[in-house]
Amino acid sequence: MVEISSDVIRGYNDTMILYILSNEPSYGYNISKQIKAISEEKYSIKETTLYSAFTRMEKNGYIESFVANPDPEGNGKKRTYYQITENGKNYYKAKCDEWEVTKDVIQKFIHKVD
Amino acid sequence: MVEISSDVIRGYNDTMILYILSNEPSYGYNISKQIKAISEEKYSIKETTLYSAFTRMEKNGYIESFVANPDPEGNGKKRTYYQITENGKNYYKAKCDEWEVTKDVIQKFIHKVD
DNA sequence: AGGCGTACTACGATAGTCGTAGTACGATAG
DNA sequence: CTATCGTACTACGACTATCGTAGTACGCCT
Repeated sequence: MVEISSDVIRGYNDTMILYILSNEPSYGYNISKQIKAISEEKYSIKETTLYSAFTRMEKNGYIESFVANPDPEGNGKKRTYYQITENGKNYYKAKCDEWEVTKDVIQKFIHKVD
Repeated sequence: MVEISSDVIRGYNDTMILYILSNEPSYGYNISKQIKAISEEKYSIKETTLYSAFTRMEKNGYIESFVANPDPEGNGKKRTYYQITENGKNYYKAKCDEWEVTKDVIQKFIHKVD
């Protein structure tokens, strides 16, 4: 079982979050679980990393937040939801393009052995 | 032309350096030029990043350094050469394995659009 | 003699991640 | 009815890789 170190994924945490928010607005705990699920348990983002990413990305205009109840009747504890902005969508697309290039570059330095 | 941001490559600078040192001992300036060439001009490591990577990796036992003249007759300015250690080779191999996993994980968060 | 390329070193700033800790609400089990 | 577990965060300081800027110094070519 190969562990993924965060220094590697660093630079793509934001992209992962934006990928999830591209489908629908969501909140911290749920995004964290989705990342784990989508990565097939191979990566889990740290809580502090996640929430500080929210702050940063909202400041950069990539996401917007609103506080709401989990269900329309107003039951349950309120959560902070985040949704992607137009800026965020563009940023996400740019990151995807960048990824294709980066992937190929790194690959050239990977030696396939036995 | 997509620019590669260093936060993305971060975590693979060491791997790139070790890849080059797997072939033969080398020194800063040359490694820097090789990285540029191998990446087909798409990535160039900053000098400060490179030299601080040397210090770190030597401390970690991944590389060893020796000072020598560029040619056997003792002409030219002396350079600090680095060579990969056994530890370094193992670390490099582990990084290559990690890469295969990481690549697949990130790929799941990349949406192919128009 | 001057400039370009080579080969570094120094140093402080920045920013993303991490560890640890603590709060607080709601649901469920005993 | 109380304790625990899961949910949903916030605070804060530490760490570290990268970066920007700057400066040194040698050798070679013109």
